[in-house]
Amino acid sequence: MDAPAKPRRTRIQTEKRVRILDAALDVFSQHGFRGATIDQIAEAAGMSKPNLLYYFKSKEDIHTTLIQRLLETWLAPLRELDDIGDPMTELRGYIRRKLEMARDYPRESRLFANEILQGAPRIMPMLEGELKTLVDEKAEIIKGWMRAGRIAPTDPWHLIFSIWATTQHYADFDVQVRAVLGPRRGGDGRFEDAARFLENLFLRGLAPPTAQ
Amino acid sequence: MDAPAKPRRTRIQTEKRVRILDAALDVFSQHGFRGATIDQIAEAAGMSKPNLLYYFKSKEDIHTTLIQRLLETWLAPLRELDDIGDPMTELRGYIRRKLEMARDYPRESRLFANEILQGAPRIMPMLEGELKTLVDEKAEIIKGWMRAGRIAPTDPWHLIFSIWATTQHYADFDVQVRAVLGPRRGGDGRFEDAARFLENLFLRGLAPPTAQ
Amino acid sequence: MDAPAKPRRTRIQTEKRVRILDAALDVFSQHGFRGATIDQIAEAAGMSKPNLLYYFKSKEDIHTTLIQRLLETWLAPLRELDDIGDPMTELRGYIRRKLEMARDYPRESRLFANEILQGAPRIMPMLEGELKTLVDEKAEIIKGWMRAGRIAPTDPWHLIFSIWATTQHYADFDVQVRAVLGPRRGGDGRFEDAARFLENLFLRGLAPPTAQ
Amino acid sequence: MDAPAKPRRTRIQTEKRVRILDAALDVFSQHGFRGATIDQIAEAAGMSKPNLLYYFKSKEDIHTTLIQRLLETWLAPLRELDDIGDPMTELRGYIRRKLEMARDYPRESRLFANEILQGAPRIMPMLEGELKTLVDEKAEIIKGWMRAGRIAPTDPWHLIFSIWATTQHYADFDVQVRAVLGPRRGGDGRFEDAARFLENLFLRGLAPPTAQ
DNA sequence: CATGAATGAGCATTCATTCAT
DNA sequence: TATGAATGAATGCTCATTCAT
Repeated sequence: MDAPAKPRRTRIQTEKRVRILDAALDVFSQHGFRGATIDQIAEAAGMSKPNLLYYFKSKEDIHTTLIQRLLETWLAPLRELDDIGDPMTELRGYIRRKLEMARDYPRESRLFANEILQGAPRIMPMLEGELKTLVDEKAEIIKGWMRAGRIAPTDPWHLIFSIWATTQHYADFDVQVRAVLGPRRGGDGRFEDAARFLENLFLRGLAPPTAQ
Repeated sequence: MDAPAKPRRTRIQTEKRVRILDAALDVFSQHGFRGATIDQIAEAAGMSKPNLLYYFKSKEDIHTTLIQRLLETWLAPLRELDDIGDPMTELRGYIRRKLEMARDYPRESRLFANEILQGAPRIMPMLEGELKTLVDEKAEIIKGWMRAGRIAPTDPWHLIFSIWATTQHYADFDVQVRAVLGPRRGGDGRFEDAARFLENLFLRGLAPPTAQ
Repeated sequence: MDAPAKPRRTRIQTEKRVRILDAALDVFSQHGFRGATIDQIAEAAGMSKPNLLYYFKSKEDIHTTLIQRLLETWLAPLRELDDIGDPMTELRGYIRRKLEMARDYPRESRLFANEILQGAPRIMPMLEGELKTLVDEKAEIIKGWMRAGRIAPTDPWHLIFSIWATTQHYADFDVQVRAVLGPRRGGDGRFEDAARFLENLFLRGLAPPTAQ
Repeated sequence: MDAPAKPRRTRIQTEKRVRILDAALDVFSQHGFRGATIDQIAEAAGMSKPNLLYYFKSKEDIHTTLIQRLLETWLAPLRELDDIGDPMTELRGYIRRKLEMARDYPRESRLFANEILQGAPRIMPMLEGELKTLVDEKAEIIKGWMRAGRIAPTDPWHLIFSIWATTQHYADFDVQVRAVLGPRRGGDGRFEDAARFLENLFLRGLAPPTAQ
């Protein structure tokens, strides 16, 4: 299996490609693939449309590149989840890292959400391959913790889903979150509030501390 | 307050409108507003494009109608959350109802997610108005429970977000969920697994049951 | 040459046809043939589109009927121009009648103007036939007056054009006339002002009354 | 008062825009705004529809540009009417210039007529503003001549209307004029005949030269 | 590399007309 | 007669992509 020849690129080429990808991330994450136009991306990247298409041969190409780069970043936090150390600390760390990503890379999160919502036409293989493998692996680790009685026994796959869901929610549904919280609560502090809440939730749940 | 004159409709009109809305729900929830074409919707509804436009005067009109209908259904589960009865039972009931909606109305969930992802251009007023009011109201109820020590003290708004996020995830990210779970775990049983997991999570969290 | 069999019509049919023609006159005279829609006409006539098309088999048909009816009225004033009586009285009468038509039937005037502007695609034969014959005939009468020294010698055809132009202007260019005259001068009195002016113009022209 | 930034244009752009405007003048003046199609214009300009829309962003845009250019030319003859010199010479000059415009720019005249006939939706402000001001100003000059006894006293506004009407008639109603005059009289000489007639009319009217 | 110009395919919407009842 | 329903053929406009320089 020979990988496609990695194209040599000058520094200028690389810089321009980065500018385009950044602009495209803006546009795709806000309007979806079909809703985005090359004109918008070119405009946002400060170059002409044909020039943009000199660096990426099609709209599809930009999108694919974007998603591929995203995926590496996307899985990093989970990869770091480790068997070494205290389980609750590990999980808390994972939740925190995911929430920081929602805060710092909301466009990436929305791009990903868009892709999945539309049936993941472009990344299905990766979901069934790389992602599943990674999750299965980490689920085993978690299962180990459960068997050892170090965390409560429950379904590790759904645990991972719930971490994804609760953290990405702050990126993907950001407008709703801010609308509901209102101007006061919905300011920059919302991520800290969320962090505190999620730590509580995943640690103790809602049952009242039993008397005694 | 005079509502807009309710248009009289023949039986055929009502039936066809229903067929169109159903088809449009398919298409919009999968491709988003911009990605959907009237041709696709007409095709899915089994009629010609101009005929479809005889029933709805524009693509926008279909979408608006769809979203408006959705919103009523969408808020129903939260409205049912009640001060009467045991707090944990109430919350469990709410989570269950939301999860059932994710299972039974995934298209509606995705339509909603699409709208929010794109910045909620068409429903922002509703988010800041009706939805915020409703959530604030329910948050007060939950706060009451916390003050009374009937559930653990935490942020009620973020609690509601976490319920939304974890349940809707099974509709919006369905392809990913099934890809990761694989054919065996990802079958119809996944919703029951999720229900069991979420009940545990929200009740007790992950901390191991303290020895005696 | 057998004329097309004249269709027998009930009174109701006739009334409806009249209603339609009246509505169509409104719409065609304002928007032109292409700019007018059957929907607008049906709406203005207070009936459904298919019902309207029961009485006239096409948009073209309505328009043709309208123009044909118009033509009879249109030529009537000129037909009345007569060899009997004083020439200046005759011409003054003709100008007055034409100006009254511009005042009382502006829609008809505009319909006609629209048709001519677009190259008279539907009435060219009538222009080259009936109209030319009539004008030639009246021009002979006027020429007679000139030969007899009863009015100044000039070109009778262009004389007729100038009467058409100056009078129809008050219907066809009405918005411009009113805009330029302003609210005060542009009120209902504008037709009397026009009548007085035209009488002067055609009688005496602008040369100052010679001293003596 | 900052004018909208004047767009820099390449030579090709300028040339093509001119070609388009010329084609559009043909089409709009014959069919009116609604009756004209972009396809017709593109065809007449010898280019594809999207290419045409590369130069003008909409049908409306072409029409607006056309009308704006027209207006300057349109008012020029009246602006030249001057207080200096002999009144009758001035007026004769104005009539001649207007008639030359009808002969040399009939499409412009028809475009204008079309616009007015449809209620001047796009140039009403100009009619009530610039045009009214100009006409009022010239009417004052004419009034001065009347007060000085240099031309017969009459209504100067309606005088201007009658000049417009009689001269533009030879452009707007050209097909009718030619149909009525027939092939012989309706040839190129018709404008000279018209000029001679109008000079007579505006100078002396129709009353026979009084004996003695 | 960069960009002005060009285009085929597509898309939302309109409209005259026909069909069925 | 009357009308709700249906449609083929436009029509204005957009957009990804290509061409030429």
